[in-house]
Amino acid sequence: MSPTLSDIAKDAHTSVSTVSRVLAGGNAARRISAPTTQRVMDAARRLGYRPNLLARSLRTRRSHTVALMVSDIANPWFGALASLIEQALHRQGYSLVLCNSAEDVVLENEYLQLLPQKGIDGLILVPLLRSKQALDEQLPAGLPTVILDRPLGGHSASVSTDQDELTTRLCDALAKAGVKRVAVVAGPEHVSTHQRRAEVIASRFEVVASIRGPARQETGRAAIVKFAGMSFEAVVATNNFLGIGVLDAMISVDHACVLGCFDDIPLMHLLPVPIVCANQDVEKLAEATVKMLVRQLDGSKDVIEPVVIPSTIVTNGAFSKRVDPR
Amino acid sequence: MSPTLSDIAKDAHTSVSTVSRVLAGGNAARRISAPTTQRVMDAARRLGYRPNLLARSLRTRRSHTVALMVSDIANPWFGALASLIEQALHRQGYSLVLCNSAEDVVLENEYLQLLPQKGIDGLILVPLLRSKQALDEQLPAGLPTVILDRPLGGHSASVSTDQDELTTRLCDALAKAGVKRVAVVAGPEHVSTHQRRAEVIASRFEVVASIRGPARQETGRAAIVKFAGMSFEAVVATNNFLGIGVLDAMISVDHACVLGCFDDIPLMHLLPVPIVCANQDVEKLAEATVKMLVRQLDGSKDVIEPVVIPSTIVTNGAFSKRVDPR
DNA sequence: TTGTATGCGTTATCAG
DNA sequence: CTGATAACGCATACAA
Repeated sequence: MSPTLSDIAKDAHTSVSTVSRVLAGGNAARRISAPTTQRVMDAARRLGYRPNLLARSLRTRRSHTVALMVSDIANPWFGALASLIEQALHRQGYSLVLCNSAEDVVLENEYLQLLPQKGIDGLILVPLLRSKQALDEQLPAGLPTVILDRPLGGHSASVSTDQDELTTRLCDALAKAGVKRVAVVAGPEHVSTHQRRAEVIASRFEVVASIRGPARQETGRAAIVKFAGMSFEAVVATNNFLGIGVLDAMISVDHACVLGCFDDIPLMHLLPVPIVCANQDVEKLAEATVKMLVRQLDGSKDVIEPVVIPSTIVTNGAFSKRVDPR
Repeated sequence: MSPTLSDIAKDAHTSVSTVSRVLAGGNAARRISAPTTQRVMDAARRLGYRPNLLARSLRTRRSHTVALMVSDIANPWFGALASLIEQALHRQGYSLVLCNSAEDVVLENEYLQLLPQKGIDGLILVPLLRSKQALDEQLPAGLPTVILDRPLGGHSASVSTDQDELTTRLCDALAKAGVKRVAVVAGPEHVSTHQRRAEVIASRFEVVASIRGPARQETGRAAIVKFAGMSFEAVVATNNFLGIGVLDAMISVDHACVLGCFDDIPLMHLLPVPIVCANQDVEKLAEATVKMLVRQLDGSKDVIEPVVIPSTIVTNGAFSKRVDPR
């Protein structure tokens, strides 16, 4: 059994309140005499005291903990994002608990209920659900929350990339490579980013084939099977996992076909397939998110404006050669 | 303010304990009359009651929460592992909080202290620290703990791959490809897996160059710069991130040089570089880990034996051609 | 079948 | 400067 304030009080021949004050440090601690302070500190160290944070949070209603729920932690992009957010929060004195909705709406709901009950001070959410109402239903009113990557209409505390601009720039690059007809590999339509990207693409090119499925590699691989024999200049995938799946299955496929993709394909420049990738800026997203959350945690009441982070277009050697064969 | 048992009691004209019993469900709930049960349920629903899990855990000393601390969540391999573990735990009725030590010993220590204070029932740890003593110093005695991936001498609750066998098989494959001299890119020596892998490699080949650094892509890239102009048949990296870094910098380098690596290089078979990869079995690791932890959580007192998971060797087309040029 | 009383480990209020 | 004492929200032994 871990020692408590009361154990220390007994050992140091004083009261629980005094012990609490000493260990709290700060103003309260300064009003305690040097000898008692000494005895308390000694006892605490000797007994190996560790405060019970459950009890403390129950009393103070603060946990100095924020939760980050991502839609798929197996996706390296979210891994990188989580890592950056964790570091930024740590600098601000908060610790992070990470949750994974695993692209599962039921699980997301479950955690959305559970997390506040466990006493978090704030929440960063990459949501699956699509409306502010659905969110408000699950979350206690007043919980500082930042929506990341997939803004929800009406919720102003959000940090994201402009999907239209992002996708438009991707399309521009594809057009420059002579692409007219595309095959689209899209993630679930209830995810706004996938949906919007697919829409913009459809508005720019002739979509001769398409598939929808979970944002996992399998879907990308299935796409290539389904598209076999059809004719198009590019495959466009609405995220990196889908794109990797496409590439993974592409081994026996026309290598002159371009891949359009989002969010970082590893080792892209070594691949023989022409690739153009529209990358969101993970560092900036993480930084802005934490900044926005901490401001709320610090009790600022000024209105919060959505933050939009600029993006980058990256291509590999095979793509450049395709655009300008020299 | 979220409603409490007392609010419901008032609303349903009964006592807090009765409400508690009704809401608890199970045996206690069955001994309450139908009408009161009804009134309580109604009130609870109407007020939107959500139990305060902090208070409950404080009282019951159980949180139904386990923590997983990985050494680097930005590494997709750990992302996959985390995702699988989360799913398995969820099936068992536990929720997961994920922590990231980010290859930082100080941060690891901090979290190791913090987590138990927050009331977790169990811990799964991919440790940075190297000894059972160091671990026992941080953790309260009796906390169910499973060490994952990097066994600690003396701690029997561990799940891992046999690093010697894993590395030996990698070396066998390299030898078959005619490799004699290698350059080694190794992660920190205080991480047992990196260290052991490097040792085994050194015992099998002539190491003509080597570099050590954090297990990040930068280190792999730096290696290629450092090794420029030297002569060897293979570069061996002690994990996937290092390997990816090596590949990333390899663009202008001799493509006949083989890469030996661990834990999954994405899109390996599309790459023009000959690659052999020794893969640990993530699914089995996750499954065995959760099984071992849950057994402890259920209070089983029988002795725990370390679990060792078999591994797989994977090569790409470029490698096969190198072994047997036809 | 139900209510009362107590305690989980802290912090905060109020005396002294 | 310090010590009782009362919460925080919940679960449970003990009565009734």
